[in-house]
Amino acid sequence: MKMPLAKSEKPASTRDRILDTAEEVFMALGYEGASMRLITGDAGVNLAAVNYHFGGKEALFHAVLRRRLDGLNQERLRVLDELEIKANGAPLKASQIVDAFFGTLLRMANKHGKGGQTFLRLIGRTQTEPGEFIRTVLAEEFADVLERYKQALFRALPDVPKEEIVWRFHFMLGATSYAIAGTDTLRLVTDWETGEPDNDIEQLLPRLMSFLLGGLRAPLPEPSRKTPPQRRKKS
Amino acid sequence: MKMPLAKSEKPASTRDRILDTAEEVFMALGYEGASMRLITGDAGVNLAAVNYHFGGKEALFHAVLRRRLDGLNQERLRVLDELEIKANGAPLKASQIVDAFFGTLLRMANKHGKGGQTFLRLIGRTQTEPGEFIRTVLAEEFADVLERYKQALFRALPDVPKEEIVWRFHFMLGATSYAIAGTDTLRLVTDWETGEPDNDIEQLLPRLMSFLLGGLRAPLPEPSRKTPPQRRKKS
DNA sequence: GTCTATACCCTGATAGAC
DNA sequence: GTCTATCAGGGTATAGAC
Repeated sequence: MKMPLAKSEKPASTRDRILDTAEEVFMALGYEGASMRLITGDAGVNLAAVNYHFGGKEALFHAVLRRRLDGLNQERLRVLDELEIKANGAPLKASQIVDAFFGTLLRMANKHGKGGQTFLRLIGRTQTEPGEFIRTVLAEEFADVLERYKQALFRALPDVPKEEIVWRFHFMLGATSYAIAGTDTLRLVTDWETGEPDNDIEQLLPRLMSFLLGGLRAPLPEPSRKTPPQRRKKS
Repeated sequence: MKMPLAKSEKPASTRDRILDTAEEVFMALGYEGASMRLITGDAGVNLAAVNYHFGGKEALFHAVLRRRLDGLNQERLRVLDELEIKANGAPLKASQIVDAFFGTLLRMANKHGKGGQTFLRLIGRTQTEPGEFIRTVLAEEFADVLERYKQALFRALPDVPKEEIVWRFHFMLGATSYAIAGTDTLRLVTDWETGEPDNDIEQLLPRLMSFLLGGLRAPLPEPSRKTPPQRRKKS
């Protein structure tokens, strides 16, 4: 018979202990900054256990991410459902959709305090770094949500070609993930000495929103002629 | 007396041989995919040479990046100069500035063929992965160029607060670097079966441009009230 | 100064005993 | 399921040859 005591202690199953500790350590040190010996040491389990339960370091990282993203995506679907029910069959406004997708992300991250912020950096990182296998996994993880939101955007913006919306969705993901990952990198582009240290989600969200919406509803690009006749610049 | 034969052979100085080979290997395998033993082996130099000449793997990576970015940034400054001379004191159009900055990046990458494309992925990666020291270096590298372009944007968009322009510049960097890094990741957001494999810069550039300009010129966000009264959802 | 050989310590992974 | 022992591979530091 299993004992409860689930609250503040963590004598959970080995697998869960690894998962919890890994999340903390990954957040603090990044992917390759976090060694398996450190994780297993902190978790109080054997080094080989993580390989047994997850199959490797990458798989462990994926498991950590998955657990978090599941919650995020469920929330995103829930919010979208709610909006569509309220709209009663009418198309949503693009601003509602964008806020439901990206706003939910930022707000959820903000809830968990500093942990959420660093978690977002992990997500942002996912796009470029790990062995490009994790992107595939994340793609599956996101597939349903993306499809729902794409359809909602199609209805919200009937004048914008679907193909263009897909591209712009991609750009929005980029702007957001970059803004998230570099909450400190922002110093790169700013040099004001006012130094407000609280550039929080509170600051970021409304600015990001108007930018994303502006891009999403921008005038269409010219048809883009293929292989324009290019002249050699040299000589 | 040094022999010429500079053309197709590479008996250059040890330092240059390392640099050239490192660039190739980094492009092909990514940062941690490329081992120092592989690089030095390919270059035909001793393992310790890279440590002697550069100080470590990260420093080598930085040197590789720097060499490329120097060219890029010089070109960006040149194009901006040219535009401002032509404008003869009048403010530039935002579209000109954005194209001079981001268009130059994409076009330069496209020139070098596949090498340029993979090189861009390295740049994109820089934002998130390496020990967050490289961002500082890149910030210095970019500081002059960013300042020039910021000033140009301030003049081009007198109605948008400078602070807002800085934020939006940041968002534009994000959208671009993401779009670049994930020329293949794009599959994440698309599922059309048409499968045109030539989603080249030719395809990307005009779409990205209109998105960026739309975001840059978007209506301003509401003043953003601080700490809005939040009600507990769970009753 | 430049280059080489080598040793050091850490990483992720695995085989096999319990 | 869990542990110990061990492995190949990584980046780095140094002593010493030119």
